[in-house]
Amino acid sequence: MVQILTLKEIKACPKSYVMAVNEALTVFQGKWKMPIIGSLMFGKQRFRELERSIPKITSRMLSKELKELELNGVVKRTVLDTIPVTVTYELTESGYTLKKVVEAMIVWGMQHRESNSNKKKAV
Amino acid sequence: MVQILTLKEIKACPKSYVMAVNEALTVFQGKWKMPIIGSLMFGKQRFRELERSIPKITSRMLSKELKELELNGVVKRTVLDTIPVTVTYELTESGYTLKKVVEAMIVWGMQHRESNSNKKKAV
DNA sequence: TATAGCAATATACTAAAGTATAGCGGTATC
DNA sequence: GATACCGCTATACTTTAGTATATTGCTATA
Repeated sequence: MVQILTLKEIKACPKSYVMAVNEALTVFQGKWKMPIIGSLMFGKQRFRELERSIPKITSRMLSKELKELELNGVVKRTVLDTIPVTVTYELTESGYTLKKVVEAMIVWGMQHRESNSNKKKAV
Repeated sequence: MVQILTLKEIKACPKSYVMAVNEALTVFQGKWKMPIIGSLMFGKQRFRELERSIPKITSRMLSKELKELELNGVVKRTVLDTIPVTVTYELTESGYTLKKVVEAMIVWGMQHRESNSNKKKAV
């Protein structure tokens, strides 16, 4: 099946960009990832502290999401050799730099809300 | 139930920021939103064009997601009075400014991949 | 000895998201 | 008259995500 490239296909963006965006989306995906990342932006926390700081999250979800975030390289888990064991979670460097993305979201979100309310007034 | 505020709770970020981030997340949420937005970044397109430019999407999903994007104010749908009718989809101004967020994602994603591969080398 | 905190895990379930497939009403083409 | 394109919608189904609830092994405190 021979296919002639259309202008649109030629304009297609590089694969590396697509992969990069997907990587970022993966990190935010799901109901609880952003609240967890947001909470960790304020600093290292223990499991129970996180659980208390994120309203309505269950320990199952917290544990599951933290594992995924660790796998994705944005959260670091540390087991301290105390009695009983203490476990802390903190953002990796990569995790902290997500702040730039979040900031872009905040800027966009606020502009967006504003332009939407203006439109409603105009109608 | 009286509760004493912890340092962490005092540090909590403003509600408007949280809402703004959620607004942005809503727009990207789901498997197909980003591919659709990305495709529309190259310009106005018709339903069938979009369908062809996004591999594996079904018309049901495309239609569903376009409706949501329209509701969220990032896509504008125009019905042209031709025979048969032509329907075009394009990004609103708000939709175009999502580019900034996507760019931040690209920057983060590429850095992240790099730092991860470096870690692997170091180990 | 009973109770509570810590850091989870196990099991069972519901809800939401996504897929597969068929079809509609219109027009244009073979 | 059959087929194909356009812009969808309908129905049924599977997969994934999230919830609810109970339990574990350990220690410290009442």
